[in-house]
Amino acid sequence: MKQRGQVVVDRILDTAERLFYAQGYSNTGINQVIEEADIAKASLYKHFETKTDLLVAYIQRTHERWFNRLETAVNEVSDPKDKLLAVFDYHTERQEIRQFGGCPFIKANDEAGSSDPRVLAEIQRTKQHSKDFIKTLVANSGHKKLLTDQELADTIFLALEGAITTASVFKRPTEIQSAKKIIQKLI
Amino acid sequence: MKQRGQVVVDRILDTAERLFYAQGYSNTGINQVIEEADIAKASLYKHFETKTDLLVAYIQRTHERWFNRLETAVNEVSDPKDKLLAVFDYHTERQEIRQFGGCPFIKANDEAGSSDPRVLAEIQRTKQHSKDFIKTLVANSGHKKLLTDQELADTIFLALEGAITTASVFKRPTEIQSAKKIIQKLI
DNA sequence: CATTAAATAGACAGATTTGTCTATTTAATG
DNA sequence: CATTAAATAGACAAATCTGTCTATTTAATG
Repeated sequence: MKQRGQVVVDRILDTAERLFYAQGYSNTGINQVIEEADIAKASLYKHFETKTDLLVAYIQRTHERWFNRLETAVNEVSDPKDKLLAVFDYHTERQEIRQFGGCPFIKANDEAGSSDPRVLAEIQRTKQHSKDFIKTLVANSGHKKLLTDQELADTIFLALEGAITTASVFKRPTEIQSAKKIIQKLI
Repeated sequence: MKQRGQVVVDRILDTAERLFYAQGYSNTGINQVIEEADIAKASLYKHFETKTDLLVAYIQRTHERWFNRLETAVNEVSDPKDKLLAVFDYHTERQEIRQFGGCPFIKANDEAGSSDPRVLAEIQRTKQHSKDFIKTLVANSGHKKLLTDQELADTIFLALEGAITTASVFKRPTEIQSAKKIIQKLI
């Protein structure tokens, strides 16, 4: 009965991750989650007190997995400038796989960021982590100092955020690759 | 009874605009709209066939008003490079007023962009309009051609999108002003 | 004044929402 | 084998959701 030997909590989170991202948090009911996860309702509420708790857990888990994949992708590149460019390629690939649904954390912020302080705090953590990661890559990049380290890191982070968002509006990878080419000229 | 002599449809749209932005589209019920607009339910459904139609009208109206204000703000500046910078100041002000709720069209996209093709098409129009506007400003700016016109326009658009989004996560104007300073160095 | 159109209040349908609770069965562990 | 913990199915509550409909009143116009 259990899929791939997964325990209940993993099946809940897998299903929540898929549905929250594809349909949105508000548009996904608990009943759909338990049905598609093939678990009992009481099991869900034993692991998560409220739907909001499930949302927080979803954000944490998605963030961890997202960051691990990103780190792996960047580590496969040796040149420190190319590491920066690899960030854009990684996000292009991911957005193509996820059919340009945009950033899951921005989506969560737009849907439920103002409804619960724990949700907002968790989303802020994800974005701070992303900013810090980019800043480290910039510091080690040996870029041509057309901009300061901080300015370049800000430019990359903001252009990436804007590109993912815009790609999600037009359902195309164009803007993420445009951003990559621009950063290439600036480093 | 009518507020400021407004006709019913305007009261509906005013209320929808306020509630959809502050609470989100999915979190705002028709019943709350009619109650706070102080109109009858039958009146709403005479003007808008479905809630989705109201969403589409909300996007159109918000876009028109947003663009008119932006155009006015930019026209008050004479120097062509300063016009570009004025775009960032305008958005800083607006986000402060709206308590860093982010871009209403990105919010709508994240909540309902995939649910109805008319909604997505309307959101795409708003972003295309914004891109075109920035590109015209860039073409007339006499910038120093560190980047091509297209690249600079893309940079400004993407950094602005990313900045508004990030400002909405951290509830602060910092990133919008950082973006402004970076663009200042690039033009 | 008479006619027409627009807006009103509010009941109602039918579906869906989150969350609780009971009673039963399965699985793991000493 | 006995005990304990975990998961199950599903009824249920109470609220809310969108949308429809009836019946009445208000407002505008010829």
